[in-house]
Amino acid sequence: MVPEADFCPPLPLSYRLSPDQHFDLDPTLSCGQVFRWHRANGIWRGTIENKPVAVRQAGPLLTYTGCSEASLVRYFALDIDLENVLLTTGDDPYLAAAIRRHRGLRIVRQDPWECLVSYLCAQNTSIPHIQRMLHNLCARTGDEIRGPAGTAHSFPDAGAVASLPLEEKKACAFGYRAGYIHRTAEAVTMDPCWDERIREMDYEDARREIMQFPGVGPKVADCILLFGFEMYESFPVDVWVRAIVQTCYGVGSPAKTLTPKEYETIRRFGRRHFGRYAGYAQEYLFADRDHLVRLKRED
DNA sequence: GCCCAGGTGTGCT
DNA sequence: AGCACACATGGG
Repeated sequence: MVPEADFCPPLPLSYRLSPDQHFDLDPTLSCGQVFRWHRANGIWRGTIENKPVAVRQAGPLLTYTGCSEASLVRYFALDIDLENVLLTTGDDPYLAAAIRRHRGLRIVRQDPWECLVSYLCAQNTSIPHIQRMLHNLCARTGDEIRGPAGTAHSFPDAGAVASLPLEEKKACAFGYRAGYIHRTAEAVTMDPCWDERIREMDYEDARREIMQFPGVGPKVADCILLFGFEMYESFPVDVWVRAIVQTCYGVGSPAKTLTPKEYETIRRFGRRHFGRYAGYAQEYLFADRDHLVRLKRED
């Protein structure tokens, strides 16, 4: 994707994590919360605030290029006291194991529009497919952006997505989601300050509001509020989280399709059981899904 | 070929 | 209100 960058340019800027500032790039960028970062030769490449960025981690030392320190700290939420956040989620053996295996995972601060489109893509498919769709969209429609970290594609704004011909959308492999993406892009073009309005609302109101976009149901809404709006009480329920909650906590039925009523049951359980940072707990459980569903098979 | 994936919208009881 | 089903695409 960024071929001329493969020769490993030096990363001149550095940021040293303090001893109690737990952070690990690998689980953070590979856990499936964000879809446009890639690692090669130990260097993660992606974009922050519409600029190409490269980051590498060696223990407490982050070296990077392409953005300011303030942008780095903000994007990776290094200002959040992760230790205290995780303390509020209670002492739960399954969550504790997940935290141990994915130590340093932080929920990054995504751009709301990119997050909205990303999770429209994310319904009923796999993470590799989501990555492919978003790469295709940006390669076709995004601007080429350059900087010290090399070149990349920007994420296209709503107007650019709305005006992308249906033929080109099909070529992005959106499948049936193309219509949702098109109509949502049109709605956002008409209402460019949607994100500022959402930011003013409490979680439940924001959720109702954001579900007005076509293709945004409970799960997609919860992901957008968690990853794009820092609403950490949000507890998205996908097939994995549903299975984990069913197996580990005995909440919900093992029925085939996840009904709205059961979604509500599991979402409420998440908030009640894990507290105001339930979304953080959810993300660790999701990251640890391979291990946690193995428990189920061994029953 | 089959089943499933960070689900949602629609239509039928 | 609740349930079943279609929906594009790709990986196992």
